[in-house]
Amino acid sequence: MQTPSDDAPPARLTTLPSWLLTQTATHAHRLVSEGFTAVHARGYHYRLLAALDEYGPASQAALGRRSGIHLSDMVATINELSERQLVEREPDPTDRRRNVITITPDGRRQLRLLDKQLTRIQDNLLAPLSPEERDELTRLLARVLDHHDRRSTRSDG
Amino acid sequence: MQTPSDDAPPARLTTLPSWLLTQTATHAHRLVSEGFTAVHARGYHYRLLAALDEYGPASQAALGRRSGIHLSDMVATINELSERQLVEREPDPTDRRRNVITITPDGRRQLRLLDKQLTRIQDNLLAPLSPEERDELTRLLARVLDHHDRRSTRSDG
DNA sequence: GACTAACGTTCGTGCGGCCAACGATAATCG
DNA sequence: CGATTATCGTTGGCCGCACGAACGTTAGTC
Repeated sequence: MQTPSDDAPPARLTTLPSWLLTQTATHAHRLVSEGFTAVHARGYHYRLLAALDEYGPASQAALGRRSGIHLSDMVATINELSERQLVEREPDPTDRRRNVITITPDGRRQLRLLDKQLTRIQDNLLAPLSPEERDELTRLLARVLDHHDRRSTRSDG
Repeated sequence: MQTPSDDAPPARLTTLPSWLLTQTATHAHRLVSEGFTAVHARGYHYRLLAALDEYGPASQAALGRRSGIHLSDMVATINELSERQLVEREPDPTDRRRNVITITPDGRRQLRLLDKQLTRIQDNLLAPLSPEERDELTRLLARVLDHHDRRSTRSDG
């Protein structure tokens, strides 16, 4: 009784950029999630480890700003990572409000592992696109993202 | 005290398609959410109304397939919409397992309203891109999405 | 009539993003 | 100095979206 296109989304949606964006992001998120949970990780873990690896030890607040993780979510994230000795949390001797978070050797290994997973996943995600098209998509997305990041972040004051 | 790039995400992320995708999607989602909550709607409502408008009355299961809304989430969605007389839920006389969901005139008006909001939002979302670039982005996203939709949906059997 | 499948419903899970509040500590200004 | 303001970490909660498990009801099928 149902037509072959019983599962086709309304036409209104299929050309709506915001919808295309959130839908493809959902697929991307699913792929990443699957790849990450296979090694007992999730997005926040990767972001945090990446920020630590790139910028070195930092306070939770600074890490939150850099990785885009809300301060209130940093706590659990660091708990999870420190339980597995992927990061270390120590009080900052120079500022007793702060903790200093440091990535451990195990943390770096995990980060490399996640990097590998991600590389595979990108290829999977962008399978239908040529290398040039992948670059183009990346470039366009980066510009859109940059634009909106500036607006929200440049609360310069 | 903090460098100007204190809030810059790790380099590893800034060229990662899956990350660019989910981040821009987050911005898109935020913009859409704001526009929708202003008229007491959310994404599911739009999707459902759009599916109804395009395909006509249908069962909840069929609507779920078309709009990509999980069957278990359809219940609440239809509850919310029917409370405001935007859709009607009636038992299907020809199949007592089913309900027939119908969009009401008020529902169509709401849908038009949401369409307008969305048009504005797309422009906002893609502000940094030229018309050609917007088309290109749309095209690329549609291809990626189509690819992954096929994989997950064509479990036909 | 037994079995299978579809439908609608309820409940619960997970991730990601976010807000409110609070105590502790630092920095600043009178 | 003391009072005020700001930052930091923490807890607890909420929302949106996607998804799974389970259950009773009803339709088709053998």
